[in-house]
Amino acid sequence: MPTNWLNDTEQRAWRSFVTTLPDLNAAFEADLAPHGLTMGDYTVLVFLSEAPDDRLRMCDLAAALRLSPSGLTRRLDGMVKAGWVERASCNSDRRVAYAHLTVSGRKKMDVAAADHVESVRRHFIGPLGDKGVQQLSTLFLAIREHLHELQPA
Amino acid sequence: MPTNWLNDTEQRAWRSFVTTLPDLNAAFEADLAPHGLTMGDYTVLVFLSEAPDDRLRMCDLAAALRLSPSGLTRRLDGMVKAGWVERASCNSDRRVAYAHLTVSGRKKMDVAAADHVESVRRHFIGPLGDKGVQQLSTLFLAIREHLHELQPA
DNA sequence: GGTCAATACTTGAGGACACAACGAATACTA
DNA sequence: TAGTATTCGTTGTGTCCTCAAGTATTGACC
Repeated sequence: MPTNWLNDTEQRAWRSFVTTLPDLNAAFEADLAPHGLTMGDYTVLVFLSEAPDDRLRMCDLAAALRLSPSGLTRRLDGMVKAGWVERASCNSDRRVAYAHLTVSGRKKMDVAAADHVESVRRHFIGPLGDKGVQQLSTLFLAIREHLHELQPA
Repeated sequence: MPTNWLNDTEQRAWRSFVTTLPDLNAAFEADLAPHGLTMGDYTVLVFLSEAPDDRLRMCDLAAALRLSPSGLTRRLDGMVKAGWVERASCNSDRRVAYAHLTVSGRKKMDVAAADHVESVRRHFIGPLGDKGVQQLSTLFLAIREHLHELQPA
């Protein structure tokens, strides 16, 4: 047993964290599934809808999604086939391809977003309470800041 | 825009949560990779090492890991090949197969655990601080309790 | 301007997972 | 105790992801 093992309090925090995450994630997936969307697809729609002109370069989108370039290529294949996204070429740099949100994709997201927000409120915001929401925000910003110090990518 | 959309504080909490998780997870995977282990493999070792007689029924282990039966079968295939786990049959019920931690697997885990605990301390416990650890523990227990109310599985 | 490196995306190959279907063993019930 | 339902684990199939390699375009340097 190393000298710097987690103490009881730390152990409890860590375990509650790692054991809750998979179930929480499953709950969000389940609530989105009736729309024919995964969290991955939904996140693509969100990023595109918030981007200028409803479009992003593939490489920027891949980075935002923490997805490899090839992974994004294939995820977009499916979303293009579904009609939610279209590929567009760039005039100033013919290497880049834009992922562009279609009208159909926008509608899909709007409908799904209503349910998703309700889902987030039910599984996440609600149990935390107002004070908890504030605390959790602070805590995760601290974790993220630490991560980005090491890896300024 | 639905009437019950997230307000700024809620939005900030939710975003800090979902954007931090993938990077945090990647950090743990990266710290474990030099040992030739994924978080998935490591978690198997932890569960087995804490179980009576260093073994668990496949179905119980699969449930604990939130893994499908077939998913566990194939993950164990790799770990058996690596020599960390062995399959054992059950005398009282010949349907069940036990996953049993080998001596080699125990050693593997002990070595990796030292690094992993350090990793958890660095990326998670450290940035949270003592008060944050306490808070986060409470918050995630609340989330988990809510999830288990709906789905008492 | 020509060469060489860097960037953007796609394709091929392989790994990890889920679902469905299966065979084997056990439990329930009449 | 015979018949049926349930449980346990594995295997077949398909999906989604990664890494490595390939093509195309651009930028950097001489």
